[in-house]
Amino acid sequence: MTTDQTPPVAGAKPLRADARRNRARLLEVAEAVFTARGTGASTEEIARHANVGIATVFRHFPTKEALLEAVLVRRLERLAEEGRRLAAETGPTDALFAFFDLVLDQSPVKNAFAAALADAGVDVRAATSEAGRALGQVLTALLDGAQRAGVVRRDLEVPELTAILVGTCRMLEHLDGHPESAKRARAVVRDGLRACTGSVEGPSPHGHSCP
Amino acid sequence: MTTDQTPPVAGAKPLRADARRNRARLLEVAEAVFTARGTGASTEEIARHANVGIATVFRHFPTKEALLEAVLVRRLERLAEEGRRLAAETGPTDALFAFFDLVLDQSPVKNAFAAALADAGVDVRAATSEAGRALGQVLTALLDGAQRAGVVRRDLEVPELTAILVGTCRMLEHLDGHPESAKRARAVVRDGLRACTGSVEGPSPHGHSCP
Amino acid sequence: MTTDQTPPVAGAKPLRADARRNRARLLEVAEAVFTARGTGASTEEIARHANVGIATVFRHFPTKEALLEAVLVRRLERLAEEGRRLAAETGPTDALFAFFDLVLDQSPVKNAFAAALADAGVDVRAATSEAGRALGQVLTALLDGAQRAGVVRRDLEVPELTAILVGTCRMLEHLDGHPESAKRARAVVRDGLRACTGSVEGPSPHGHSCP
Amino acid sequence: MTTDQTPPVAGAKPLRADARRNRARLLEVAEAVFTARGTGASTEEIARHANVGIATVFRHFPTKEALLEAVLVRRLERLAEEGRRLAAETGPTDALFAFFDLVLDQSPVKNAFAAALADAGVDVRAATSEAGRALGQVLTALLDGAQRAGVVRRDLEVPELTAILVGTCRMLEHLDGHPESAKRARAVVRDGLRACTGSVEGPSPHGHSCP
DNA sequence: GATGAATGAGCCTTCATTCAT
DNA sequence: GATGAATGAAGGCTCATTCAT
Repeated sequence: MTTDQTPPVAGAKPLRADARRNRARLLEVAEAVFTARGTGASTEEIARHANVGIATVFRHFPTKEALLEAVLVRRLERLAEEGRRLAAETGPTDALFAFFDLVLDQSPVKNAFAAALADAGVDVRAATSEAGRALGQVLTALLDGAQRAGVVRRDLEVPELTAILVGTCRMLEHLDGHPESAKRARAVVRDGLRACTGSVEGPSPHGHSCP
Repeated sequence: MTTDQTPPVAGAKPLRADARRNRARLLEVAEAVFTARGTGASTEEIARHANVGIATVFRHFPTKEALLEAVLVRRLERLAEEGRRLAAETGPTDALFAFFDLVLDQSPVKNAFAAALADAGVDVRAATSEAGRALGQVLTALLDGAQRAGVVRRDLEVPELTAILVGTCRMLEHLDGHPESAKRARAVVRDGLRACTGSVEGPSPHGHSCP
Repeated sequence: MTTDQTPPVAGAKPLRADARRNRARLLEVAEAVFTARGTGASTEEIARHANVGIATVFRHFPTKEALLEAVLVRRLERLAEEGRRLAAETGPTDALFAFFDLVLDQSPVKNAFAAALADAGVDVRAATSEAGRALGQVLTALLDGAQRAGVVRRDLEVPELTAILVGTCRMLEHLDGHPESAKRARAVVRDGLRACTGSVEGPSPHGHSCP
Repeated sequence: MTTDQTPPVAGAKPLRADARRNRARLLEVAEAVFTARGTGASTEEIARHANVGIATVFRHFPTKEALLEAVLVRRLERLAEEGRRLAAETGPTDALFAFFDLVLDQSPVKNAFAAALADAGVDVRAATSEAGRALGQVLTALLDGAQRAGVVRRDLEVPELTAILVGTCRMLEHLDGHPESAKRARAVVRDGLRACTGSVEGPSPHGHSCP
């Protein structure tokens, strides 16, 4: 699985060695800075942390938004990759939950991931949605496996699975520093995902919908 | 439901009629603008939408942050009030779920509520935390009733309840325009909240934790 | 000697009792505030300290500049008055020096007086220069007396006397908190003023010019 | 007289040619504008006079206060340098008085110098006080030489010397356009500085204190 | 006549982006 | 291809002054 960041556009000149290094370092640093300081962090700060002139940032990413997008894409790609790995290394019974835990435990990225996806939703660039599509395929596989194994309710589909993941990130972000509460909150989501039929019908909340 | 905008500070002189009108309008507009455009929206934009000079905004709220806080407090107060009403008008079996639905259905506020609580967590002003405390009491009552009625798992406490609400807002925000997925996602959370014992122990996701 | 602040313009309506009180209080407060905080102090701050609405300030003084000018005029008038008193109560040998000391010792006003005169120089309003003229007459009398008494060099005239006073204020302001240095600096000026002939000729600083 | 604008900080990279030009021009213009319009002059005005965008000002001086300080430091440094030159080129009998005349004759700087020292007193930044210290050493040398030569009263020390210089600037500023008065006023100060013993004792202004 | 809310011009500062070196 | 200086459009906030109560 190559971590090649060169955009796979045909005809794109291969970058010079230092240029490729700079681009990689920039993405690394940008992710760290945006995660730590929020999307509002200045491009200059990123350039400084990367030991690079400001103009170099703009040579690689013509716009701040483009940089944000590239960071997001990289995240999605990484997640997809880890998802694939889990699907391969773990049985279908556990893989989906393992993936959830993996995402939710990425403490520094928690917030960032949520924010990233949210922004992605707003700003659907082609590239982004391509990376999103790849992640979607992975999630499809994981979900399908779990449902076949009977550990996840059958009425679930991928869109809401993503949303649940995002929402749970937010939820845990909100419980930072309260591990007991976080543990219980995660249990709520986990149990909600488990195999049971429907309950989707009607707002009537009486009685348990998992038979 | 009083729409009384007078701040409940004891020694504060009652505002002049026009001033009170402006203050109210500003809060209204600010909530709308911040909700639509995010926290980064400019104070000038708010002033313009409120048909008011920029200085008027700063007369009422000495700082942009203060304005944000006031908007947030108003939201929390409104929610607390609606929670109280539900607790009074609805049986304990339904009240908590009704409150959830009520919050989650407030389409324009969805995003805003989440952001608000998040910001509140960061910026715990006295006023904010007071309003938050009031809401907390309401949630305590609702949760307690639901647990006594046996419709919500007994191991839940208020902190995670709030977080779950916030996270679910985010989740639905992410599913805007996909009503079917949203319905299913809500079902997941609802079922996760239902009465069952524990499941908090260990990461073992095999088998259902609701006996 | 009345401290009547009513402008002596013929045909001016006599102010209502409270209005006169407000005007007086405003001048008092304005002098204090401008002295303490500098000319940049806001009119609102002055209004607040005077327990008066902001509009009241502008009713009495149509402009911030007008208020500054009024404060300055009051200062000049007060100084002229004290100068007259000294001329009457003290012998010509001491009166001028006593006046100097009196001015220089007005600790809180030191700075203010200098600044005031400077601003006055820039902004020569009719009123200001009238008050300045009155003070000039007093100085003329004091200087004349001292020269006749032979305690001040004969080549001095009023313009430079004023300037020396202003400059000495500044000088002492700069030595605030260093009483020993201030004492010596005042001695320098005092000795420079004493009776001696000329020294005005040429820049040749060799030898003492006081024979 | 080096007009080297490079800050003498060790590890600071040498500025690019155009940057150095702009920095120098900015200092020049800022001194002129602040002198003419007072410290309240807007940074935009300075930028405009320097044919530079506003952001360029803030690139070179991160704060308006920093710009003011830089202007002040430059002044102090220039004065110290000229003082040193005078001490070297002129005999001790004349050097101090020559320095006084030099400062007092710098027409455009007159006011500025006073204001600068005053502000320096208020805002003792490290850099400022360093430049002030350098100037202090020069004054010490000049004063010492003059006292040894017997042309200045022995009881004078540097602090009051500075203050006298500042005050005299103010004095002359006040006599702008009245050269005859200015000449006489300068004579007063000069004679006050001349060799004589004490007179510091007591407020008794009778009789000449120079024996 | 007093009050204080409203106003808009202006100030300092930041930031994404372009240009000369 | 990299660098960092320059740019100007905002943004938050203040203040003298006007207007409605």
